[in-house]
Amino acid sequence: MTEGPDIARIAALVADPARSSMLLALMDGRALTATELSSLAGVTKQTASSHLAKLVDGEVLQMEAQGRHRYFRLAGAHVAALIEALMVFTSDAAAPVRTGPREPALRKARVCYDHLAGEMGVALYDRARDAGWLADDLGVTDKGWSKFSAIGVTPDSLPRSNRPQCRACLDWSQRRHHLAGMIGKATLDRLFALSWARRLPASRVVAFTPEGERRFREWIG
Amino acid sequence: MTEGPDIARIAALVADPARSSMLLALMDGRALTATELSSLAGVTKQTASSHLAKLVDGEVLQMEAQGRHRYFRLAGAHVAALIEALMVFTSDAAAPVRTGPREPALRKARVCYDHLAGEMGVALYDRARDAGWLADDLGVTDKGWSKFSAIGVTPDSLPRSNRPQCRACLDWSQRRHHLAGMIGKATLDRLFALSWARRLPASRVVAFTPEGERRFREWIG
DNA sequence: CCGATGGTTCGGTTATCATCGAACCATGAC
DNA sequence: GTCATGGTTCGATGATAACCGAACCATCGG
Repeated sequence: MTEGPDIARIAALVADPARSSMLLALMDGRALTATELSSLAGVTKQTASSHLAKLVDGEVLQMEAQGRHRYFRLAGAHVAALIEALMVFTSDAAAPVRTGPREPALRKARVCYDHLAGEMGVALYDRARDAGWLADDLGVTDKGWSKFSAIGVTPDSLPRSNRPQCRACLDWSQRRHHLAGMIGKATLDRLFALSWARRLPASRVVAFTPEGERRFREWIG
Repeated sequence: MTEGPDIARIAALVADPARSSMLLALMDGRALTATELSSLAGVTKQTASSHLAKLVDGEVLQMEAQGRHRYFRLAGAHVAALIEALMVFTSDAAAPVRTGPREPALRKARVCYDHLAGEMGVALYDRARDAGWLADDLGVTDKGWSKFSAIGVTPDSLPRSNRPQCRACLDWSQRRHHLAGMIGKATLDRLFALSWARRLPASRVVAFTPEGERRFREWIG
């Protein structure tokens, strides 16, 4: 009866329906206030407060106080990865029966925490590996930097952080990997800045403009 | 209050200490009997039976009856991925404080579900991507097949299944990817068959012989 | 047929925890 | 100062579920 890592503790934090709703709502990387989260989860402020305290205590969420508001966001990309790992199950159960695109727009391009997921995200990741933008250890190569610079993602523009420069994140709808880490975030930021795409309100959908999609595909080659 | 995917249901299955112990015990990919699991989890047979029924019902475990024994194994590689995603948390909490190699042998080479993980597993994956054994979509190339054939992993030797031929699995200790999927399993099987390595009893450690490690490194180039 | 062993089913007990009402604290607007 | 709003604390309630004892079913070995 070897006492392994305390998997159960973290799992229990996600196991409550109210808490899991909150986590899903935060998957787009925004920071929401306690009351917003309470109404999203369908519970009162008191209950939400209790839940949020547990999530922060368990280091699943980060809290930032601004004035009389408290903003909550996911504690990091590893939390987003965990949630997506859980979502794989629900898509599994449904896939053999109805592979139908329940949310076509969501499958095509969506925000995963702070980077691009869905078909477009997977295409970017595949291309980056294929064309040698990334090394084996997922470090960005010289060739990669020249490519990323073309849309305004330069080494200098990345904030100093101990967060991995580049990570691969398993995609829920595609069952493949997409580009995560700081490079993933910076790239998505640039897509918005360049107006190639915009985020639909109250949704994780990333909507490309026709022109934007054309130039994106042209960019990745 | 959008009803998202039922994350909480799966998380709840992992959230119980007894059940999480069982899942951790099954991470090496073996199939264990109900009583073995009950003693590992520190509960009686009755409670274990109840837990196992829930896990099978939730499609987290698969059950196979052999005579009067019931063998349980993880339902797939996505379950292993989920568990590793949870382990990232516990290692996270500890890493900044003591990066020390708590279990050096475990970090070097271990079994993850049914394939090779740890430094050696990551080295294999990196080399496979680097040297073009795998295509962008992680399909095995002609070049790859000739390499894998050299240690006895041929297309014919792989069982027909809808399981992905090759997958990348995020490594808990290395925070990098290692080779998973059917190719990953077949490769590990061959390492044992060739006596390049053996599995330490009652542990997930994969112990290479000196000769075995030499030939493994020579093989991957 | 008879024990022995592996697993399950059933009932009852216990403990944990999500939930909300109500009261309370803190910030900001006026 | 007063009032409104965002959040937390406290206590009580209720539901869920883990747990075990005991009885039961199924398979294997003789």
